[in-house]
Amino acid sequence: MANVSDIIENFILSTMGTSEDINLSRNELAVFFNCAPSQINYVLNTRFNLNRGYVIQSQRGGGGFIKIVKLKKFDNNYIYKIIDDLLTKEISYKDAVYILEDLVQKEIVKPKEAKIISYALTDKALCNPIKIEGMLRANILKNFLINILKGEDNE
Amino acid sequence: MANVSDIIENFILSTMGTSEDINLSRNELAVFFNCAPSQINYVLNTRFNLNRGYVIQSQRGGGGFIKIVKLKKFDNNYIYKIIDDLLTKEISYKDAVYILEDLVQKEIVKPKEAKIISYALTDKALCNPIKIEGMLRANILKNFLINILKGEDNE
DNA sequence: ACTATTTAAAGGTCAAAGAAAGTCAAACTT
DNA sequence: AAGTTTGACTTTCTTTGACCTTTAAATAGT
Repeated sequence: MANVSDIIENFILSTMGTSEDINLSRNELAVFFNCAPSQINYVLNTRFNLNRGYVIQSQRGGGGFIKIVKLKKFDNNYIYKIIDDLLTKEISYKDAVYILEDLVQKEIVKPKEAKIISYALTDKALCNPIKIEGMLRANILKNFLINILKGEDNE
Repeated sequence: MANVSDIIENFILSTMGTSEDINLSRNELAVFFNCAPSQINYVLNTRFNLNRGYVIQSQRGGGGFIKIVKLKKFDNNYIYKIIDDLLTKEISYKDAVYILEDLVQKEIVKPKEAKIISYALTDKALCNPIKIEGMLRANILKNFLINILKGEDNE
């Protein structure tokens, strides 16, 4: 947690608290954290993106602002949307986890379920994309067990 | 026993003490022990691997870190046995499910957890004509969501 | 007053530089 | 021969800065 992006992320999160949105000034944030203004964009793009369940609205010019909106309730098609929009191309582990976390937050998936399925998605579980399906499967299961061993799932 | 790798290993062990994990900086360790950074990886790979009951998590870039997690010991190392005996080669879906069922029966894994992880192991989830890991991952997550949609998991 | 133009104040983009950690194979020890 | 040490090269994530676009406010022209 020594990097500035994480610090800015946490600042925004704690400032938001439980509210659904927040208005920020990019320049003020940059001054406050003594960083380049574009670093604020970096934080927004990597931490407050759709995968994590956020949407950014902003306006330029005098009186400009950046608004972070936390997406909430879902309709019945929400899962289909995720499948169509985010899962027809390849996806990184982190983005996959963000999706799961978002699903948890929307109470579509339980925390433990998300954690369990995330085990199957790690780079470790999926290394060796070389032709052998059975090997992959073994790897996934192995990884699952390792995570069980870590004992972080005890309720 | 005077070699640097052993010294580094002991340093890490004593620094960890009884805690379950520890965060390290590869570069700082390398400077401290006046060795090549990659020697830290060597120590991790040979001393803090799965066989010895550890797992490594890390992140690159600014603010990067290496985290060593000590695995909890389950009774009679049953899980380790499964990993070593059954999961170092490829495995069929059916056999994987048998293992899961066995784990459920021994109350190491809950029924629902087994079901969820089994979704990641189906042929459908793992169909793999190309070698794209990310695509595979997306496929697994997609399959998981489809199964959620099927609503068979309602308790 | 009312429109048209200019200005300055936001925020956006992108690529290069920097800061970690990872990999792998050759060289070295024992 | 097996285990250790080293170093060149790679990958990933973050930070920085130069340049671009948008827009509210200020100004000018009628």
